[in-house]
Amino acid sequence: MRYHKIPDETVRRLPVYLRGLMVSADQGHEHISSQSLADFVGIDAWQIRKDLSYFGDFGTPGVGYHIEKLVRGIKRTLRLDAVRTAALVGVGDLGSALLAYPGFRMYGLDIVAAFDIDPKKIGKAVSGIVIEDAARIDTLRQRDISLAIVAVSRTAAQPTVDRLVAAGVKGILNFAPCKLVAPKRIKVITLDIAMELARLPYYMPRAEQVAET
Amino acid sequence: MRYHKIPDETVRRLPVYLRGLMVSADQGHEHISSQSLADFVGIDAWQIRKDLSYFGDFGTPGVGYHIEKLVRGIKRTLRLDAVRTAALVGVGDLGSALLAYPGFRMYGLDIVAAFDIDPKKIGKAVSGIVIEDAARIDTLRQRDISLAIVAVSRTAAQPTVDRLVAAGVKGILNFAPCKLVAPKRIKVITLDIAMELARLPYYMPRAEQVAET
DNA sequence: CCATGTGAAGGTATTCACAGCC
DNA sequence: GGCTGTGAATACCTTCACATGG
Repeated sequence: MRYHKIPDETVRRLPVYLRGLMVSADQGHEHISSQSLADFVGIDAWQIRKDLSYFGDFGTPGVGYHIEKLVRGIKRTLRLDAVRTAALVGVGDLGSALLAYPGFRMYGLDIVAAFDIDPKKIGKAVSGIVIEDAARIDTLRQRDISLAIVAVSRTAAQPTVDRLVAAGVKGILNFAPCKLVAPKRIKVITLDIAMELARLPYYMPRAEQVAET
Repeated sequence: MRYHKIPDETVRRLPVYLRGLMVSADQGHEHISSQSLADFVGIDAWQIRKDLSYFGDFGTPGVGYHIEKLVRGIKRTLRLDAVRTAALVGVGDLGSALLAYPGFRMYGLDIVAAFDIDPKKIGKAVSGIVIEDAARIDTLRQRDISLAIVAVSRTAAQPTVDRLVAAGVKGILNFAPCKLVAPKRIKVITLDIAMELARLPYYMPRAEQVAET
C-alpha cells in the first residue's frame, strides 16, 4: 500500500461499510469477502476493495477481510475510535427526534447537550437531556464538545453557527435550508431534507398520471 | 443550446438555485446575475452558468437571468411544475417532525397521507393529517400519490418499500439506515442522518483535545 | 461594457482486468 | 481455487478562458 489521499466519495462510503460490517459481526462472522459485503451494502466489490486500499491492507487473499480488524481500521480513519460527544441546538420537532434517535451510538457518537432559546423549554428534559439556554453555548469549550447539530430556523442558523464557532466547535451538521459561512477550518455539512425530496421527481418517469392498466 | 444529458451533480444543485432565486424574488428583484446568485447560494458563478446551460437559455448577456422565468425553467426540469403529493410511512419522532415541517411547500411538495402500524396512533391526527393503518398503503394508487417518505425502523423498511412499490409509488425518500432493493424504475434516495454525522470527525483537525490557549 | 453560454483543459472518481498472494 | 490490491482505461465533473450577444 502506497500513500494515497482518500477521496471524499470514499469517506462518504466508509460509514456504509461500518454499518454492514457490524451487522455481519453480530451474525457471528469473523471474515467477510469484498463480494459478500458488496451484496450486503449494495456497493460493488471492486469499489469496496479500491476504497479500502487507500488507507491500509486489511484483507487476506483467498480469505477476505477480518471484520473486527477492518472495523477498527475504518473507525481510526474516520477518527471515530474514541467516543465523540455532540451538542444539539434547537429542540423543535426535528431536534427532539434527533435526541430520541438511537442510531448515533453505533458510530460512537453521543449527544450530551441541548440548547434552545425558548424559556418554556429551558430546564425541561427531552430523552434524558436537560435543555439549556442557548446563551450558554460558549460553555461547550470547557466541556470538550467539538461537534454540533444545528436544527434551528433558517434565520437563526447563521448566528447559531457563529456562536458555535466561537465556542470552539470544529464540525457542524446543519439542517437549516441556507448557506452558512464559517472559517475554512470548520467543517459544515448541510443536510436539507426538503431538497432531497425535491430532486426525486426528476428521476421519475414523466407520465405517472397514466394508470398502468 | 445543444442537447445535453443533465449531470446528476447538477440535478443535486438545482434545488439550491431554486431556494436562492425564490428568496431573491421575495426581496423584489426581477433579474439576477450568475455572480449575485453565486454569492447568495455559495456556489461558483461559472458552475451555475454551466449547470443552467444544460437545459435552456435563460439568461440575457449584459443583464442576467429573469428570475421568474428561470424559476419556471428549473421547476419544469425537476418536474416540480405541478404540485406533487407524498405519503409518509412511520409516524414516530422523525415522521412527526417531517409532518410538521413547512419547508416542503416551497418546492410544491405536499405530504397528504400518513401511515403507521401502531393501533394507538391510527385514527389520530398529527399536523392535520389523520394517520391510517399501514395495511391501507395499497390505496395510494387510486389517490394518485407517487412519492413516499419512509421513516420506519430498519427491519420494517424493506417490507414497507415492497408495499409502496406494489402501490405504484415511483420515488422514495428513505431514512432507515439500510440498503433497500426495489425495481430499477423506482428511484430510492436514502438519507442516513447518523452517517452524515459520522463523517464529520474525519474533516476535523486531529488534536482537538489540546486547548487553544 | 457587461454578463452569458460553451468548447477545451484539467482533475477526480469509477470501472476494469489481472498480477500476486494465501 | 479464491480473493485481494492496484495500475490502466474510462467516464464524469469542474474549472477556465473567451467568443458571442445585448
